[in-house]
Amino acid sequence: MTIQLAVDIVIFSLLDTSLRVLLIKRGIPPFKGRMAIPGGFVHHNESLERAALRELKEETGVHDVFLEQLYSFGEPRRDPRGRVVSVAYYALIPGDRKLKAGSDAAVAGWFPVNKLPPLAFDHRRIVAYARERLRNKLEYTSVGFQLLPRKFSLPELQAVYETILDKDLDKRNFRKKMDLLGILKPLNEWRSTGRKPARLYTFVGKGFEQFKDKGILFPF
Amino acid sequence: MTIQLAVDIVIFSLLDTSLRVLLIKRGIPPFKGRMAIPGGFVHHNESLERAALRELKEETGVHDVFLEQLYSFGEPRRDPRGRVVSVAYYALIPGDRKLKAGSDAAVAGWFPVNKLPPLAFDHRRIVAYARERLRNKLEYTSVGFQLLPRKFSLPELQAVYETILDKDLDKRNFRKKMDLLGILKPLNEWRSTGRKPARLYTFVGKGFEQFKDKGILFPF
DNA sequence: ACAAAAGTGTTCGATATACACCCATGT
DNA sequence: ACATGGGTGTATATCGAACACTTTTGT
Repeated sequence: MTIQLAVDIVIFSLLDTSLRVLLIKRGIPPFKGRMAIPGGFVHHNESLERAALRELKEETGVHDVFLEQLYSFGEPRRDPRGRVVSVAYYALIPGDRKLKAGSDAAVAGWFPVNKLPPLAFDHRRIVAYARERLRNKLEYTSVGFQLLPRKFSLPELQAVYETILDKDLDKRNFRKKMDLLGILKPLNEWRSTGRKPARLYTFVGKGFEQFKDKGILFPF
Repeated sequence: MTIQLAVDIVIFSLLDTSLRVLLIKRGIPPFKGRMAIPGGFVHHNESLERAALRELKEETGVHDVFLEQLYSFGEPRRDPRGRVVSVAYYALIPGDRKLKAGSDAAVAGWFPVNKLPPLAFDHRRIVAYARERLRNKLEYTSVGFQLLPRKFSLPELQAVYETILDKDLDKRNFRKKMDLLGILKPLNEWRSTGRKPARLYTFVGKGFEQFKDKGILFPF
């Protein structure tokens, strides 16, 4: 008869230049056998963010990644078990991070966000909301760098933007913009994966908030 | 021992060209006698938004105003009574709306957001968060119009922007921008409050979402 | 007549956009 | 040698920022 509180996490990563979401397969009713985003109930002495971090770690083994509260979903009938309000978070994991394999037996894998299977509860809506937030934030913050390893090439960075914004960007304009922003430090390292080696950079923005003032960062 | 779920609402209005927040005086512990933003527990069969609307109506008598979910605050010790997670909303009320007087005995009044008294719980933080969100949204959405009556003059509209952004704007650039956006319909009415009468306009934007695509709307 | 607020255009600088060729490497 | 993807500059259009005077009304 009481309201229960859960957290659910949309975990994004970039694999094979496609934006993906980590899904698990539910082993118990309701929606047994359906795919779902990871989540669970909030413990009594745990903040919402800690609960989200706990779930994130349980499913992926990582703990030091971008995590942000998304929205709280509280329609009375969203969970057939009873009244469950879910505080949704989303996380960004660099594509090169090796996750602990089978960290949780329930992990089903990484699904392209454009081709999701049927999901349990209102999880489709939650993922859609997260995707929208990610797209928006990409344009005026530095979230894009959260999906890349510490060292990355400009073509890789551009691919992140193109994938999330779902449109092609002009190479020269992209580089000019990055140059103008002054948030990339060129390294004396080159990645020779493919043909001509690409120079590597690191992100040197001093954080997130700094960018807000500047207005839109990436209005391609 | 269970987690309780509440909604709290930051209700903004614009009075005497100052941005204000509706506060109530708490009649019972904890924080008895302290000021607080309106709020209350979510009923069992009520969505989060409905709970917020209910609180809004109880305190102000209005129900047809802008209301948006803000963030969920869930630190374990934010409420001394026990574990209470609060889903915060914010609402915008046109400055000319007459609220039902003494609608709730607890209503204390409209306080300038820059000069708030000590608040109960973590309400100061919630208000700060709402203020920040309002400032940001003002720049790329049409929230500004939610604080004005249906008919308004351009100087009034500009005052909304100046108040919330807390900086002076150039009259000519402001009008040029509004003109360019094409979201104002001039009326054949003038408001003669003061010296030279000001022409009245209405907002004719077809909604909110429409603007997102256009990117930033008001980067003064 | 004077004070107060409404209304009106132009110039300049910054930034977004469009666009094509050469270079370094692996095969 | 050639195919593949990395790397580079310029010209134009759009938009934001700065800036001063005239008009209308109430007193």
